[in-house]
Amino acid sequence: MGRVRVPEQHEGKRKEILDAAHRCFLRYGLQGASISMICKEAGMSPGHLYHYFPSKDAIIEQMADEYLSTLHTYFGRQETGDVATVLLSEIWSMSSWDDTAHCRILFELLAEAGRNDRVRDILADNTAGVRKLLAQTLRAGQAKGEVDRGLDPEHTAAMLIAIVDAAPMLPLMVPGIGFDESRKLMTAMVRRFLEPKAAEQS
Amino acid sequence: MGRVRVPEQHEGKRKEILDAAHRCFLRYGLQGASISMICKEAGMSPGHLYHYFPSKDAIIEQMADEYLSTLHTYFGRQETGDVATVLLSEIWSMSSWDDTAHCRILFELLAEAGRNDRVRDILADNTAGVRKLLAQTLRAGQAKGEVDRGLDPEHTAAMLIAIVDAAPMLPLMVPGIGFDESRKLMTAMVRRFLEPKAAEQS
Amino acid sequence: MGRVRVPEQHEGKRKEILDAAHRCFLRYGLQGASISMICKEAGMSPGHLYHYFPSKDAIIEQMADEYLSTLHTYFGRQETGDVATVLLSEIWSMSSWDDTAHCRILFELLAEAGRNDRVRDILADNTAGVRKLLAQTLRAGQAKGEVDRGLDPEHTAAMLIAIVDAAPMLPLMVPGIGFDESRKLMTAMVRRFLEPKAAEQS
Amino acid sequence: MGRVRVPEQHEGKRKEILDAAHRCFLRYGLQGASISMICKEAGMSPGHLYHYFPSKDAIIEQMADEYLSTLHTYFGRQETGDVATVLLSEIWSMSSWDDTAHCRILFELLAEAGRNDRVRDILADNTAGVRKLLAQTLRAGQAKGEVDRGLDPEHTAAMLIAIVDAAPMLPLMVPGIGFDESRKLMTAMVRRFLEPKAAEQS
DNA sequence: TATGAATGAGGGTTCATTCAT
DNA sequence: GATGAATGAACCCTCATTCAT
Repeated sequence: MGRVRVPEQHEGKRKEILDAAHRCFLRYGLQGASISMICKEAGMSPGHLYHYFPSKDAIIEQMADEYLSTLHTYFGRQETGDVATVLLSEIWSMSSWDDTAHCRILFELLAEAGRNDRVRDILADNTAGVRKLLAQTLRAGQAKGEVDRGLDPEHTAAMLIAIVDAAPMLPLMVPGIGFDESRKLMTAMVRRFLEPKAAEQS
Repeated sequence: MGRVRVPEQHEGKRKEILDAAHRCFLRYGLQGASISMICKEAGMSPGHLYHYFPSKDAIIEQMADEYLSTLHTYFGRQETGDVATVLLSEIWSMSSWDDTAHCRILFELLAEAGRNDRVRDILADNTAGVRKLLAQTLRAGQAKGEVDRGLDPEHTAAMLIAIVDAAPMLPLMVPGIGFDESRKLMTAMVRRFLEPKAAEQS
Repeated sequence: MGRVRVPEQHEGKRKEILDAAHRCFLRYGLQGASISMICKEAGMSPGHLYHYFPSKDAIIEQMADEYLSTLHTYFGRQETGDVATVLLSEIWSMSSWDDTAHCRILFELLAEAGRNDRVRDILADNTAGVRKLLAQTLRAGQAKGEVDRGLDPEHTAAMLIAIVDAAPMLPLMVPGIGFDESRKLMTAMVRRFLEPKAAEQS
Repeated sequence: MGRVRVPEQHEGKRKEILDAAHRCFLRYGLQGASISMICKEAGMSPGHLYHYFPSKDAIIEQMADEYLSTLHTYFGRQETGDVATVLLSEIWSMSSWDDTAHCRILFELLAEAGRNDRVRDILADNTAGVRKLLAQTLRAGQAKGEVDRGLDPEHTAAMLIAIVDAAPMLPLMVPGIGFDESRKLMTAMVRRFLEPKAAEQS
């Protein structure tokens, strides 16, 4: 009796739209990408697109949510070794990070977050989870004497995220620098930042 | 006879427009701010505005140039003391940096730089000058033994700029954190990053 | 074998749709109410709705027909007493008339009738029946000497309908006036209008 | 220094737009007439139209205001003779009233007033002025014994306006009836309504 | 210099309607 | 009978830009 609504198909279409939107946002920016562009990219009419999303803002928000959660999920995986190594290996294992283009959208979101409360909340929510995990790891490191005990774990975790998110700036600002260079520098920086001072080690 | 072109007056008007544009871009984003908004903000008709700038892009580009050069000029002033202190005091003396809103435009520019070659060049050019100055300072610090000799001055300088530019992310991502906190953390981080390792000091 | 078409069920569905449409037209106007609104109100998919009506216009037309016939049917019931009393009691017994909102749709239809020939015909057809009944009553009243013999029954009947249909205007135009007030005034007006002049009565 | 803003020219353009809008609203209804239609009718681009009016609603509202004030202004002119004659001569002197098409828009406005508060206020405001004048005339008539003293002047005035505004219904509902017929009927009706009862005349 | 009139393409969104299932 | 996917034209409105004065 009638065509049955297939939730997976519905979600599939939503995903297609989000992917198309992501590509367009990447090329033209959040405001520069138009609905009709996204429709063309997704091979879909505007009326149909609005069957799946109520507004462009809704698309941006969900895209932001998924993008950030994917981006930051890498932090969560537990590995062994000294704390700094664990942290950094996790950080650099973010697959999309080796593609300058793919992470460029972060700046769009940061810019948007300055104006759009919903996007700011999404950013904050997504960061919060990662921050907790990082803070835990840092506390464990402090217990083992691998991380300076003078650092506030919560704030330090926030700082680390900001630093990592700042990484894609370098290739933009300095044409000559590559990803490996900036990664090595970042690694060194974080390692030195975390390690206990000589005085404490005794 | 006839009206003489007064270059200073001309430049004055351009400055007014750029200021108005800056305020609008801040509130609505580079793409969200319209020419008519800027006209209203500058108390000027569109026809008149186009007498001073050939296009909106030209306004954005010049605004970016002035904004970035102002932002980074603070690096250039020479002071005394150990290198880290000098660097950091310069960094934090950036007046606009204590206002979250004022530096939000940086993200707009970074986002734009990912798409717009002209803006990327402007970003690169502006950063280049500062990088050279910072690298000089770093080299001097290495000579005096205040800065780790294992660090490449050029790359480290780039890193420092990225780090500082990343600062405004924190309040966006972590609602609780203030400017003072993030500044203290950044300061500690940079100081530890730069200082020579215990082994080297001997 | 196979499903048998059940005409009553079919008509039931049509009625549901018309009722839902009526509610929507009331709230948003004939043009302001959309098919998707009506579908939601009727708890029905668009495809299904189009199984019962070929177009939105068809819905409007049938709704108009039913609405007007319901509205004017009240005129038809015969009662006893002097003609004016009969007429007026019938007029005011129109149940939906005591709700400003419910009769608002009449204006929509009158406006539409000015443009849409089909709707105009529906309006004319529905009025015609009532007019005949009223004219009969008026003629009977004239025979009994209760109604002025100088009045043309046909035209007077039309006039009366217009007057009654104009009633809902008052609350719209004069915020302070209520339904009871306007009803009393109308009653007095019609009574005076119909009654024979003193000279004639002798 | 620069093209001077000529207020008359500006107002002239506004008037042109309102006239074009009026014609379109007449043909297609308030909601059925689109901005692009109005633009075409006014020989103007949409961008330019929005230079003169901030929204379609603003156009509707001003059109309503001007239309109603023109329509009702005829009531205000003082003439001599018995009150009923004065009133009716004023009423029927409404020039646009002899053109069925021209007054059809009233129904659009009444329908709109049921949903749109702004339009309702405009309707109420415009009616209020006329009501006061009519009430005055009625009171004068009562003093001279030409109008029944039992009638409340305020409410009766409202009633009269409603009746007159209802006039254009007749040709819509009864195809055979012309303007002269309906006018004669209305005149007779109002005259009988107002005149003192025989008992009072003594 | 300086103004505001003027353009028309394109913005996001909704529409009545059709179709495959 | 009944669903929801799918369309594309049209909706109101804003845009960067040009032009006559």
